[in-house]
Amino acid sequence: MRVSREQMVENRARILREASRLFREQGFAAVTVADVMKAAGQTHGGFYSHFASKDDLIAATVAEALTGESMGMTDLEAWTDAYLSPLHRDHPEQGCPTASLAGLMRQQTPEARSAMAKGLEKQLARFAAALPEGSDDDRRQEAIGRWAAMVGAIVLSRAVDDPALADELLISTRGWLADNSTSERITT
Amino acid sequence: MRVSREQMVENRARILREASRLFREQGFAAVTVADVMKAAGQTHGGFYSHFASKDDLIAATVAEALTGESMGMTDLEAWTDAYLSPLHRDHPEQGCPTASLAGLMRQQTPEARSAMAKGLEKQLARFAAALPEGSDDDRRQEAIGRWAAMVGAIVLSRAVDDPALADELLISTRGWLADNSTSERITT
DNA sequence: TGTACATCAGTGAACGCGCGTTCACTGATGTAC
DNA sequence: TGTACATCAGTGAACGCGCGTTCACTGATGTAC
Repeated sequence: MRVSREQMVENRARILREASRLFREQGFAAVTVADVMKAAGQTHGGFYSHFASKDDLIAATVAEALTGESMGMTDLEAWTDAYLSPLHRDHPEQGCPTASLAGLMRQQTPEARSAMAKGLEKQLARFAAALPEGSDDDRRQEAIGRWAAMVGAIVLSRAVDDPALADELLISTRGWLADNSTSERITT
Repeated sequence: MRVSREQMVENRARILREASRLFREQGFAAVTVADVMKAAGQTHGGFYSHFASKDDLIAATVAEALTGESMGMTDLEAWTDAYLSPLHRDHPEQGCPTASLAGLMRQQTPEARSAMAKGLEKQLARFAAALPEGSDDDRRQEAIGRWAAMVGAIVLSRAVDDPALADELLISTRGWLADNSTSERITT
């Protein structure tokens, strides 16, 4: 039966929220439209009142997940450590969408890839702004290098089935980033 | 019809080779058993003479692709630059299996994930051995940090639909790694 | 404000397609003598 | 070395299942008067 306009807006938001959670947890291919709708408390047929296709949902999810992404970055070191924590690694469904979805973007639609580019650009701008020292170009380069290392470390840590290696990847990347931080290079 | 034992060994190798190429290009989900067999010049039914299932093929492919991985690492800087090149980014089917497959491993079987761990361990050992300076622990940490950044940069560069951003990710990561290389830190 | 009707979000069965896997069959290979 | 037979890698049709998507229907919402 028909629902109120505000209820519909809320339902759409819920579909997006559950899709974001499920996609981060299992990837795009393993999650079905019915899975998403069930998690959102609806039946699968109603999906097409909100989205044109599964690909459309994927693009919308990437856009929303990546522009909404905003862990506080006031304390850079604490933020880096939280990012490279076992807790974050073990809970992709609540974690950084870039880390869980970037590796799946190659086969996605231009719309979804474009949303990923926008989200990444935003994230890099925020990261660069949070860096303490250097020219704009220097900070931009450092933000890119550090972000690549952080995302790469989480991806690798999640890819392996060896707990010791998975932990070591996080700890060592953390240590290496700390050793190569601007302030570290200045104080030493 | 039956084929000779050596022909069968060759056929199996060809299946693995084509699977490795296709998986790196399109990911595990998008490649069908029939696709692999067709690329290997056979019909799909024969697949099960060589592998127990698609998952079995995936595990075997990861094991082979990652242990055979061996770009020359004699000149570390040249190797890093080649890795972080647009050519490598644009040809995942011929490129580093870690970069194309790591992001897909989370939903794979324990066998495949274990093969990924073995391959990664091997790669890190080789990387650490190729580093010029520092204690074993220091080199191990540096190998992990640098490898995470390299893999992360390729993954991100492939994930976006914006050529300028994709290029910048590679160039900046290269620049940042160069600025933070052991020799650089010593000479400055 | 109240009433009559059109709209349309959500339901759940059904459709069509593609995929992984199975199976009866073929005929060259490998082996026993 | 040659012959007879068992083996089994490869073929291609078929099966079963799950998925994305469609559709006739429902009934509450929104609107026109």
